[in-house]
Amino acid sequence: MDKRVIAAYKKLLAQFGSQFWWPADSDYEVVVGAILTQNTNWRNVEKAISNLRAAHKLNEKAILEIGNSELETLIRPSGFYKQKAARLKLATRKWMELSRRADRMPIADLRAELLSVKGIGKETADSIILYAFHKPIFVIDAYTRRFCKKFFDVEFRKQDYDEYRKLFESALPPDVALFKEYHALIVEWGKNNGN
DNA sequence: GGCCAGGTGTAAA
DNA sequence: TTTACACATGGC
Repeated sequence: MDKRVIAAYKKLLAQFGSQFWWPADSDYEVVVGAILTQNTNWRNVEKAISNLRAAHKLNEKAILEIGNSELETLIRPSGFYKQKAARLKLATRKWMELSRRADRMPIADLRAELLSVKGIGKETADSIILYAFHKPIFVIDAYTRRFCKKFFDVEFRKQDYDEYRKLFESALPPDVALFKEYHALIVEWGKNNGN
């Protein structure tokens, strides 16, 4: 399996080229996107982020200070806007707290801290760890599960998230740039292919 | 017009 | 432990 995981990466890279993903101007913007994109098309997330930017609210301080109803209005296009407004504030507080000491924390501890926040599940936690904290953990999303089925004929239950994660992490060196690129390529494959 | 998107939390069996 | 359901908008 290890060789197949590596071979698949090379194939995607040859087909699509480097992706330079996640699309965000700052690490904190990754956190915002990670919350807003939950079960939501990225197109809609872009509208919400665009609204936040135009209102000069795309930073930690502004998000914590803004009123709930105003925040809900700004992120409305991303759906589940009431939930997401409340959870975005919770995630922001944890993000600020962890930012001070993340470099000295084991990844497992960082992950546990993120998972303790209501609204941050495994995929969201791992997206933040990889794309905002820049630490090597492999992100599993809907595209990745489809990709495993198609390329490796492997299919776990959705709740067995960590089985998918191990599949990739046991086959690859724990390299941040590699993990970012591989996941980005899988998403690109998914968007072009759909199956 | 219906289906579904880069999930998560909660309640009930 | 597993399953079912709520949460909501906008593009195709």
